[in-house]
Amino acid sequence: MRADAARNRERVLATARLAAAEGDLSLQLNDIARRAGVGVGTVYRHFPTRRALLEGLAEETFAALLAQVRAASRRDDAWLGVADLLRALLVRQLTDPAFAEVISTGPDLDAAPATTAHRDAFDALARSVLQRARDEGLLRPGLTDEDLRHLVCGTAFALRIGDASAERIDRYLEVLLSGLQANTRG
Amino acid sequence: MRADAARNRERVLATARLAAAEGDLSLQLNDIARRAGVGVGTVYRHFPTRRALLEGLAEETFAALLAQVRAASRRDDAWLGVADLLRALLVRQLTDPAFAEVISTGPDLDAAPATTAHRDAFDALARSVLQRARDEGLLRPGLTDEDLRHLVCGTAFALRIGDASAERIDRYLEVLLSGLQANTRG
DNA sequence: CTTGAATCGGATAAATCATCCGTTTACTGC
DNA sequence: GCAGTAAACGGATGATTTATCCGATTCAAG
Repeated sequence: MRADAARNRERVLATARLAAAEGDLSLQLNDIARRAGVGVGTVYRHFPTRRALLEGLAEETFAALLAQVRAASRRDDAWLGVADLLRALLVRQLTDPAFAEVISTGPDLDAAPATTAHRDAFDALARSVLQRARDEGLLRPGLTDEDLRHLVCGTAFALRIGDASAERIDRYLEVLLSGLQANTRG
Repeated sequence: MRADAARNRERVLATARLAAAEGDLSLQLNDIARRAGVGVGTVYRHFPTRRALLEGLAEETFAALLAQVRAASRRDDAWLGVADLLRALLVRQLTDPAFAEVISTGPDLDAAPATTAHRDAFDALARSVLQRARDEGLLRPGLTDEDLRHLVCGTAFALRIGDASAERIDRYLEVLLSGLQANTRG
């Protein structure tokens, strides 16, 4: 990749990240181009769609999440591993709305290779974490790893409705975790 | 309200409902106008924004939900009342995406009076249903009625990610209900 | 330094949004 | 009925947003 191309790509990403941080998730490509001081064509070349730009923004977060989940998968206590996984996936979404939007939709056919790779890596890790909990009879039967991901995305959505506070995050996480647990009562 | 105005309002709503049923939730007002055979101005007069149109679409569903929740509030078993309330709120969202969008956002300042009224009525009913469960010690402490609404919206969101099937709805509802229940284990 | 392939920029065509106002229509009082 | 009036209509149109295309420019390899 040519040096100027790489530089511009970064510039665009930085500008988009700034816009997102300011609460503007519309990510209008013409607008981003103007703000980044590059031509519209340049933005469209690197990121043909709003979605592509979102994936670019989410990449870092995705990588950081993977590291956390790897750690969670190495915990002694299987259930705490699940709890860590869920919390990490939840908090990352609350911290990075672009990531939330990317992870909350089915795998995209023409997603960036990096996104697909991250997704696959995450799925594999999640599967193993859950399988361990399942083997130990801690997880409510019938739940797939997809269910888990969807439910966490739903919880993130629920939290985004009101105002985010650490207490609310904890509360909703407890509800979710408790609901996922195998019910050992009658 | 003049007769022609009422007629046109209905025409627009019917057309929008049709579009929504076809899966097009973008509700472009110019487009709706063309399809409904009325002028753009007419649409904008009745529904100044996409949001206003959404609220118009959601009205019927909202009313139907209220009836269901009223029934739920009269159940003998307090916990089953909660279960009915949650299921009704969830299924209505899955059935009517416009309603889902309306209920999933904070009360709008310039919402249609009908929407505000429905919202208030729902909130009051939900509060009473929950209070009863709370009084009987069935509900996890610390949960507000807002939390409940948000969590159900989140569950609807989770279900919309994948493909809807009755089994999945039941599964996610069970997870949620179980998580909301007071935890009587250690 | 030359060459040519990759990249750039931004003019502009296409699509979408929302207003405004001259014309038409429904209701009211007679 | 009919006239008068206020309300509603329609759609032309200006403003905004989206996305493409291609002549000009820049990079890097030899």
